[in-house]
Amino acid sequence: MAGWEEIRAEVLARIRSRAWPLGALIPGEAALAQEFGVARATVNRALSELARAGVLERKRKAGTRVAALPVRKATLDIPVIRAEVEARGEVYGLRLLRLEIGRPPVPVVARLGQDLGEMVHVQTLHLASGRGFVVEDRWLNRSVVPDPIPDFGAVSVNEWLVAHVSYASGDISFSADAADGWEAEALGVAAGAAVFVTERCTWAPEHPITWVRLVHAPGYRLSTLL
Amino acid sequence: MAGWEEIRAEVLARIRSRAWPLGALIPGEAALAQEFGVARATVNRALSELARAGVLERKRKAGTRVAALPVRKATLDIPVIRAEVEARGEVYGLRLLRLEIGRPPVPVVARLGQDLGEMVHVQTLHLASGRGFVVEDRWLNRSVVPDPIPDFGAVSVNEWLVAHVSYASGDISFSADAADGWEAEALGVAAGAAVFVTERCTWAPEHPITWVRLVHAPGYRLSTLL
DNA sequence: CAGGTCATTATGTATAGACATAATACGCAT
DNA sequence: ATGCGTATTATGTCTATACATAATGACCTG
Repeated sequence: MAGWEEIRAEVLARIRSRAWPLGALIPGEAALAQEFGVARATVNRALSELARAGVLERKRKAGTRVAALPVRKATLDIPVIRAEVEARGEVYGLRLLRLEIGRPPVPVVARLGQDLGEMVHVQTLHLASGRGFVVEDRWLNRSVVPDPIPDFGAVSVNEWLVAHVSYASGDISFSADAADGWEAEALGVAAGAAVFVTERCTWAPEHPITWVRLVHAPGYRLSTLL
Repeated sequence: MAGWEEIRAEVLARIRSRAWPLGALIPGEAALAQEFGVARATVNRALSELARAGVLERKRKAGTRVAALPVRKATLDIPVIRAEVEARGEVYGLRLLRLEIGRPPVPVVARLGQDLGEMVHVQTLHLASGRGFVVEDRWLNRSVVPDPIPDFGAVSVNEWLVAHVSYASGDISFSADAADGWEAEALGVAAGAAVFVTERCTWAPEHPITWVRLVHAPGYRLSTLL
């Protein structure tokens, strides 16, 4: 018994076998280190990983206990759309549907957290082998877009942002919605069809950068291993 | 400059400011350790975290480079439904709609990866303050269910499984779908309404345990910070 | 030139020891 | 008994050192 992965496996086995029941306090790092014949740092690494995965709960002084209600944590990969299309062996295409300057609707302002006045509004359609794959509806902070607006029909806004704008943080959410008129038309599906929607909001340290709503074609699945 | 979180912040700042451009090779751990005046292990910790987040790509001998196409990794919490309802300050309720033994339909067998013959089929409705919150459609391996079948109207199958069955792995996927007849009825929405669907499959080391489809009431959002 | 072998190198992991930090629990004083 | 300060304790992190491992590239051989 040596590596932290082996320690992790052993600890997990004890939890699964109920040797250490749900909610129970497990031995301290020092005790486990001695039992397994490794350094405390190795045990720490193993237990920390399990805590990150939601299997254990750790608190200083209080000790380590098996999570009572195991909130599983799953990590999702959020790829660039072009990479996603190409990974399916299809040809990526991009079409710019609309580019204008105007005031975003109230819900968008609310999500951004502040009213920036006029913003750049871009609607694009991402294609997989010619078929509609994702409809993108985006509002951009004017101050991050240079004056001759880049050709968003050639490079997607997202890829342009990744390459030219530094940013700090954001949030993302997934939901199901009925495709509204222009979205349905762009994707070539019936209006009202159930579509998978990704909404993302990103901020630079001080000001918002962009809000985007991605409407995926029916049949889209987001999946991962647990 | 001392802690690994400070190192991580500094590295991130250099990436965001393009001091280290996308795809570029960054200095080795030893060099950074010297520059920051910390031990190599501390730099390693910081860079490993960034690699886990998808910002860096690391390979032995090849060195560490800034991810060219930043595949963002988002971690989602998959809570137990009861905890989710209670976290909203609502009262959790559970209703058993159906419990029978039979053969699962072909798509379910396909997802499980093997035909187990007859399985236990359970359909339940999770309520938030009396209103339909999630409809659950589940197939269980008979060998994990004891002979007097537990009262799945009192404890949800998921919570029963967590407490009584050890398991090893699984996968999860999210999609949008139109609510079909009984699902819509149970949730009290129109048939065909767009609903958010979670599908989960779990295996013990050797045999499948369960497949479940959770249909969430309209308006459900899954969200996380990036 | 093709192919395989081996040295080099950057990251990955382990170790012992030390100190930091947070949270509990104990004990004292009111 | 109640409240507050403090000692204790388990986890969190850092250091310095060592060895493991994977991948590269150079070298050597047929």
